[in-house]
Amino acid sequence: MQYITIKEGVASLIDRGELTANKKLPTERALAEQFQTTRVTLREALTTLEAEGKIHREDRRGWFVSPPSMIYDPTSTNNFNVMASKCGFVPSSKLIQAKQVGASQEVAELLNVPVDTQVYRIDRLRMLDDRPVVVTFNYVIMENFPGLLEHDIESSLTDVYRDQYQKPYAKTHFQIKTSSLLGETAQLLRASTGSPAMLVQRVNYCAEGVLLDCDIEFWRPHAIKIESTASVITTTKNN
Amino acid sequence: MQYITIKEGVASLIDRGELTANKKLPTERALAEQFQTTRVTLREALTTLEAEGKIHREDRRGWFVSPPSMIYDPTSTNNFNVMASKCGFVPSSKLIQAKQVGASQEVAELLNVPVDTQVYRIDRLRMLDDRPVVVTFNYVIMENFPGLLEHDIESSLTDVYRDQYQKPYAKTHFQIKTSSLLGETAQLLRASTGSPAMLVQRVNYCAEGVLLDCDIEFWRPHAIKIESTASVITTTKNN
DNA sequence: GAGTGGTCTAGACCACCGT
DNA sequence: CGGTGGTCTAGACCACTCA
Repeated sequence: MQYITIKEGVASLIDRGELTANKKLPTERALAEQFQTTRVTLREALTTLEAEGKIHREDRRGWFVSPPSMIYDPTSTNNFNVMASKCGFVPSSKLIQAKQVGASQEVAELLNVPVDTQVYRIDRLRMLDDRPVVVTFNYVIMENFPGLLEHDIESSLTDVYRDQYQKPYAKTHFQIKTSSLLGETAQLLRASTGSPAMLVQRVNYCAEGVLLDCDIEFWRPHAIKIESTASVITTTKNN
Repeated sequence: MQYITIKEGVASLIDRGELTANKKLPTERALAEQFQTTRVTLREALTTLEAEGKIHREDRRGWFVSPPSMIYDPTSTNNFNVMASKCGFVPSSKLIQAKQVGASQEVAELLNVPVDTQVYRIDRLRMLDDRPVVVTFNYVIMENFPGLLEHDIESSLTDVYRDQYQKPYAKTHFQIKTSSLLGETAQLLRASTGSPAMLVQRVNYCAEGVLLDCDIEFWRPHAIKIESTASVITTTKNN
């Protein structure tokens, strides 16, 4: 298992400080020569390091040492900007598109509406210190937010919900699993097709329990650490 | 991007029902021939499908169609057995080892104690329908549970905490990120070295806020879907 | 013992990035 | 435009699984 040795070799380059956060690793051909192996085996080693979040790829640009990840609390109403700032990053957002669409099967299930129900769809790319880290797809129940697309929705939807419509989030249901990045989502994140991803799906409700929207988020795994505290509901023994 | 086509080809075999849950895929050589490619490219395709949770590898045994995943609520005190049963699986556990050790750097930070503080360490392998899905490492503050190792700790620590010591969980702090499986952990899960994993770390407290234990869990990604509902704490605008 | 997956070699071509 | 990463080929050997 030569690739494990190589993996540890590269990891020690990082731990020893010869490679620092956001720095590009040497070219694959140079690393392959340095570790006396071929590119295929080298990439096996780098892919494993990537799975551990220590390094990541930028499509056609090479491998980079991953900086500390942002702490993401799915149970908080804090939006991306607030969570990023708390972790010492400079957040930014880019609106990819915003339009009215019919709900797909997946979205219809999340929003608990029939397929093809008209909803607002808002696609955004978000960055930390100008590094793209997540693509979000929001789907919004139209009747709760008439004329939503006329507001400034690039930065924070939660702010608009609260300030323009007096409908802040009060409850959220979230799902987290692993996935992969494909197509335009991968491109926006400067990731190679098929790169691993963290998939976060949320359904958000306001104080009265009314369903407001859902969002589907594709995160670069190295950029996120999910963290939260919960007071647990003790269930009876016979549950 | 031939491997994307192959990936979709294999995915459609599954969606069309030609391959069903827990069934072994044809051998790599057979699939490579079927899709007119080499094993290297085929494995690229299968690895991407694995990242999406549709299939998984068992070390030296081949690729298998992944069954539905278990829904895991990190904010719940429900233990593994309860969560598994709710999802229709038959849970089982195997005690790997239980002993007294000095806290490592990582564990010391989680438990907020000095390095080398004596703690109980309990390693277990847990299965759904006899498929190994997670390896858990529990580290327990000794003074809260004197003589803990004399109880039946194979199945459920939370039950022992509650029934034998009257100290149920009341609060939990959790972290989730991606990682990879190595060494004995990989072997226990019948996974290949370097396979992707979901890493869940928890710190658990009792009602009085006393820190009880922490656990570090390495999950097979295909076997778990994290899901929870939270009433969110609305923060002020100037936070 | 046959066949499988795990690992590795030694190349190749191309599109694209950065200069 | 040179060099890089993305992708692919056509093999090989070995340890291990399974029949």
